[in-house]
Amino acid sequence: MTFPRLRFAPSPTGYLHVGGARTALFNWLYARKHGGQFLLRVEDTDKARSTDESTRAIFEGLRWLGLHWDEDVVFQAANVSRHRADVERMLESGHAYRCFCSAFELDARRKQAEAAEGAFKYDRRCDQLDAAEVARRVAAGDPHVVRFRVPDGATAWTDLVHGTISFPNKDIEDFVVLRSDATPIYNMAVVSDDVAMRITLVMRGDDHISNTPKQIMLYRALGADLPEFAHLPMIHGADGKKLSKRHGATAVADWQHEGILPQTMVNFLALLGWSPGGEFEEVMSIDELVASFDADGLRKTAAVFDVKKLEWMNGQHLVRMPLADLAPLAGRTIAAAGLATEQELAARGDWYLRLLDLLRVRARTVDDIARQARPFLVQAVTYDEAAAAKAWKDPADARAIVAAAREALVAAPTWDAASLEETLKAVGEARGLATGKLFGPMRVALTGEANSPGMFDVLTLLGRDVAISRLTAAENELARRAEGGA
RNA sequence: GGCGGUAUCGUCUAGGGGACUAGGACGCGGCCCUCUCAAGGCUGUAACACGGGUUCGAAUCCCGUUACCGCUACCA
Repeated sequence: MTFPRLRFAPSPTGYLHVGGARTALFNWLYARKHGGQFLLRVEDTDKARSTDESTRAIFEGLRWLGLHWDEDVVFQAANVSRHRADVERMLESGHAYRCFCSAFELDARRKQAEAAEGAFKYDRRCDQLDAAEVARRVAAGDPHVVRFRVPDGATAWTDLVHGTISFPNKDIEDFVVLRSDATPIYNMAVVSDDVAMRITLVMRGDDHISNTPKQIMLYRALGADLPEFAHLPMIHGADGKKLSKRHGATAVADWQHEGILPQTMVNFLALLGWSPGGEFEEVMSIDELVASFDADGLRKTAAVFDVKKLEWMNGQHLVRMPLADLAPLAGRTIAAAGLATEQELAARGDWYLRLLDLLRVRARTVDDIARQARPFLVQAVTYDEAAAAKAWKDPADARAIVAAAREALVAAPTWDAASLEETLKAVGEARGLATGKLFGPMRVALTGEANSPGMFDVLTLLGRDVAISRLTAAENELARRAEGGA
């Protein structure tokens, strides 16, 4: 039994995109499921577009998702001497030849051919050059590229997601493998590295399907064993187009900053293009994903990234995760919002955990939690005007209600839910008010918001002193409003 | 243009010749619960791209059309 070796091979030209993250995830899941290795290779041969910043962002994104790689990261640019050596071998074995046609003249021929009949394919004229002539021009330092000599026939493979795919070789021109500056072309570098890394399964986006026959020919020319291939569908935006900046947040870091949990991202991405089959529970932990993952469940069709569903799923994970794990996470966001320091929150111990437990059920992101925590952490509340307009429609009336509640609460024997309930029920009955009519004005007085956890939770969370003083403050505010309005 | 890939509710998907009156989830609507908002429970809405075959029978197999995507570079 040999264990599979897979790799994720991003080019460091931007942040880790959700599409790339999904590709990395499937490679990782497959490797974990089958006890194999998941490797990381940075394809940094395009020096003009590659940046260290982007390399770091990719590492960070993968780490955030928990997609840890085995073995050291491979930087493709460090391997160009091997890429060249492989090209040299193909030159010697006759699988490749030198081409002295200039890019400029090729371009002209291509334009001409396209105007006339449509398709242009390199006509192999340099393959006719005799050895002495080639040697002379090489010695003279004539700029040239190296082209692969595409054989006759067809190239086919059994794709893990698409089944058999076959390309007639006649439709593939003698493609360049080494540029005139002696740097390798993408397909050459990929194959050389995948062979060197002993990759057994190449799993990547289906935009690489057309590259695959070329790469297979290269493996054969190099005398290397073929890996298996699996081509994953793309991820699209809501308009059905390939995901891009226009669609808003497309970098995994963007979602991290919006309060999406890494386990949600993994769960959501896993279900974009893969399904365990049959009826199944969609909210899954990473361990459950690893356990049920298999290539049979890979879909062929492009999927649309549905933010609504992502957010719903995050709400699910928020509620299911251990409170102890959520506490530091939410703490960071709360601290970033300037509501309290992480130390202060930690010092509040169980009170803080109880607050989180009450808020997370009505939140979809960690940021929602921080927003809702505000009234419980700041000194004085600010009244949301929309909430006030509704619950304090008649300021004089609202003031009377708040005052009555305050008076009763001041006299409450103990400050616990049961006792508070009894106290407030009496207030309602005395004034002939349903609890809704009573709690509405109180809620705005206590939290400044139209919505909050249940009244008794709010009161006990706030504590007697804060609650009473907020009610008093609201009475003053309402008195002001009653005057101003009258 | 050539070559390749894909096509089930708005979205993610189940299903792979008869069990399909096409199932689940998100979203949206309704009801229940209820002090608000959520969560939860129940429920409604909504799909086999089109046309030909094959077959007793097609969402499922075959062919074509259409649409979308990718490749067709000395980009990756």
